[in-house]
Amino acid sequence: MIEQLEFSMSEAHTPAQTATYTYDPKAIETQMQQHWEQSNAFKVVEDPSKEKYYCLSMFPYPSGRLHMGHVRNYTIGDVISRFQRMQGKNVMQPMGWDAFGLPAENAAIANKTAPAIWTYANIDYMKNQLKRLGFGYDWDRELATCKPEYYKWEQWFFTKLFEKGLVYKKMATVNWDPVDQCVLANEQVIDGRGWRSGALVEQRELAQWFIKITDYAEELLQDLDQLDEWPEQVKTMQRNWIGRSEGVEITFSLAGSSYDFSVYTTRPDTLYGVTYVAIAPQHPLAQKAAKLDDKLAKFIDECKGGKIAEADMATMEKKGAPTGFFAVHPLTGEQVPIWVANFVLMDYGSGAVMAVPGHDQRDFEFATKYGMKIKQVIAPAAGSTAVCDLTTAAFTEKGVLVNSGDFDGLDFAAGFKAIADKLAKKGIGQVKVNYRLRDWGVSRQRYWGSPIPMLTLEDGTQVPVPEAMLPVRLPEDVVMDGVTSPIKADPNWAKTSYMGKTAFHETDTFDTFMESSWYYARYCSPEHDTGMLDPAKANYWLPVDQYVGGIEHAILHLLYSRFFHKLLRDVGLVQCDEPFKRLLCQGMVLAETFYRDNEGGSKTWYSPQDVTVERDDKGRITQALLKTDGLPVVSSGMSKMSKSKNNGIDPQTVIDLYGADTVRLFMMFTAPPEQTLEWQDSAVEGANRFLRRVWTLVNEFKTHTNVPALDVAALTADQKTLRREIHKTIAKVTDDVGRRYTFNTAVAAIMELMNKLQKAATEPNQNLAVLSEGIHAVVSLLNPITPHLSQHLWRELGHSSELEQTAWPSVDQSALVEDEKLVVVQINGKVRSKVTVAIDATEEQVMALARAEENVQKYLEGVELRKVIYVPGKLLSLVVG
RNA sequence: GCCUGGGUGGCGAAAUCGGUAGACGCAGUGGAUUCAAAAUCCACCGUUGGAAACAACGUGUCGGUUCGAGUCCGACCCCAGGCACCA
Repeated sequence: MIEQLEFSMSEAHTPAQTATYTYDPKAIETQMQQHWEQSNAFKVVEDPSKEKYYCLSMFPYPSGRLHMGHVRNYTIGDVISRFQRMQGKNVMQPMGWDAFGLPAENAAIANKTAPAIWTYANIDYMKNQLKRLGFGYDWDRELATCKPEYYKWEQWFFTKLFEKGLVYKKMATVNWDPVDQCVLANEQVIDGRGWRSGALVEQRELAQWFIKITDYAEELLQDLDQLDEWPEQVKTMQRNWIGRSEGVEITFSLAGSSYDFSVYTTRPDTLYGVTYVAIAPQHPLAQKAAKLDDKLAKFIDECKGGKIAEADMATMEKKGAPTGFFAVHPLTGEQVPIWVANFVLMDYGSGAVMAVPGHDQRDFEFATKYGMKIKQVIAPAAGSTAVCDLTTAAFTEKGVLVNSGDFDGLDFAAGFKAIADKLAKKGIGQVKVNYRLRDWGVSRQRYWGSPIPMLTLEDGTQVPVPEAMLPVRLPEDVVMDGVTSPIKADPNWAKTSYMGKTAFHETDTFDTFMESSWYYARYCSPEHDTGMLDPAKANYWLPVDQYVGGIEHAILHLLYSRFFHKLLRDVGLVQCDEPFKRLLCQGMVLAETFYRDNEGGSKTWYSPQDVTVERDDKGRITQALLKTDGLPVVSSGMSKMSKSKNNGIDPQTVIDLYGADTVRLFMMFTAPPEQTLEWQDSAVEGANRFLRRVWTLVNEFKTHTNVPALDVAALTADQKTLRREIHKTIAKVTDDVGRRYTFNTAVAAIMELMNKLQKAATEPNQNLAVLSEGIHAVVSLLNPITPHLSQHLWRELGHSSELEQTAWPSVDQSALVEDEKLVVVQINGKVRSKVTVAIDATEEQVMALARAEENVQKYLEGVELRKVIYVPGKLLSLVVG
């Protein structure tokens, strides 16, 4: 099945040809792509006899055309897949479409068409682009999330979650455009105004469906520890996002009433420092107070302006207003004022916080601004160098309790426990684990998404749509004439019946993160029409061995997917605990930006492809000129490729010019995958130049008809050296591509080997045998990255086999053996000489060789040798003085 | 504002576990080839001094640990990603 790679070249060469024709990527690539398509090269089925490997790249949103970010993402995934295939594994690499979403609605409105038509046309176009890049996908597994066959199962799953009590409805805040009368996404709010209407955005409360992700908060946190092949960075972000804390929930009562409310604090040790309580504008107490106080009502009204995003909340000016109510301190009985504050969120915790201005910086600033009392209850611990000066800032470190009644002198841990115990004994407080993570709101007031499968009966009861009535289909033949969802605009769409009675469908649709949270599992059995997944197939392929996608998904998408996977497990559809075994987050693709200032302060951005750059004799940019008029434009550095800066480079143009292999090689060579990648035309030319050199070397080699079998025993020293380079390169590329994912250094190593092979002697006999081994290695090692060229050259070298199914070259350990090493000699930490020593040289021998060096003697003269550090075969460090 | 990363020649980068900073490539300079050009090939290519040998300096800034720091520790500056309705 797997052909062993024969370096001895016993197979006959094709007849010698003169290399008069040139590297023609288009011809080679078209031929190879047809060959793969006709031979179903990438179709896979479950095969228990083989080790499986599931390699997944994040599926694209079908926005119209591929952009460079896609090309980069999918090249990485394809390189890994092809490498694993050459390791003999049963590799599944699927592709599909994240087809629901906001841009389709916008495009539909702009082009007076239906979102479905626009989406399907984009899918067609982008699928051809993916094929043109030579990605080895099993297209039989293709799926689009906007198809009822897909979202039916998502709807079904939601009803199961409802039955399990994991779904509930509650009021939640949205951005409301009062002119267009619609809900806006955060990105549709620009400087506090609706992007289309320009109206000032308001906050509005709507009843929405939530899934209880907080029930799984602890498991989502704990299981991060299992993910030892995830970037530490992503795990840290998720841990912080989940934000587990241990604190105390304390009940405060309203002075002069029986009403009480709770606050949560992680610093119960500072309880004696509470000088006021802050509540959210939506808090029932605030609402009550507003009825008695017009000024407060006005303030609460003002808080309803602006965007709901946390970033805006955190950066806005902190403001507050007194309610006129007082709370009773649970231990001292003292009365403290209750204020409404715009930074306290109703959606977090209980919507109320106890304020300790002495020991919390935000409370300190608020208290200073509004002239409230600041009380010290914590002093720096004994031996601490920290200073507590409450005239300038809060003292936020943990220390020793003071001014705290019976609790004076206790440290943080003891104070926490003693105060929590006391509150518990009084029945007004309990230790509680809290999470920053909030339940997942899945309702969207948009059209282009999966309808939420819930029914409202005439008596107001809400029930899930019965399985027999699924899917709840979204009509595709609609006209988008404005901002209202067609299924909300059509009074008949929602009407249905349930157990013989009138019922109404929910007209909200799901958050599109719902679809992307389980597509990885659906790929295992995309045609399965009697259930969400075929467990046998899902359990063969899952978990995904390698997931590749953008770092921008580090929290939301990856957390929701992990959550969904646990839900799938708990209904018995899959067995493992986590969906993605190994994760690679690639960086963005940037390009240069150029602009000219317009009158009125706006800028016109020019595509880098329309600009000529002039450089000085050091290569620094001196001037940038627009090609069309020859006049200067301003160069403003590298930015993420985007429409707004007009600096997107269309992959299609570059593929047409240089071929897919060149683009793939450029993507892999220019930067390591996690880093941002800067687009440079000249570097693309460099990648193409390298492939031409490979092409030429193979074609020149083919003119030799008398290549003998390799005879390791007969090699000269030079031949041995070259052969060592070949095997060192195989070892390095295998490690770089298979383990480290530093594709850029793998390519650099192949380039170094190429430089040596091009200079290698070609007189007959063993020179040619070694060269043959090197050329075979280069062609094989390049295959994951440039599969078209590699497979073509493989055939040119006389092989009829599929390179893709040929074993990856293996390292001959005996070829790596060296008999000499270069040892660096340092004196007081500075390199003063280098000596070549025998591989088994002792420290004494190395020392003797070092002492013989003139430059070493110079530095040892007249000083005392204090210390010698020898790192065998590497470094000799002498300390003198 | 909060969380997470990053900052190394003219440029993209390399240095995998604290051990030669700048591999590989791009750009540039000089040369070969050519009627000429393109393509290709050869040489040079961190800064300063020096004919060279070599020396000093050099990995965002400042400070520390170490025989030795791009790498570890502390403080700061700048850039990027995310912040729950963009995907």
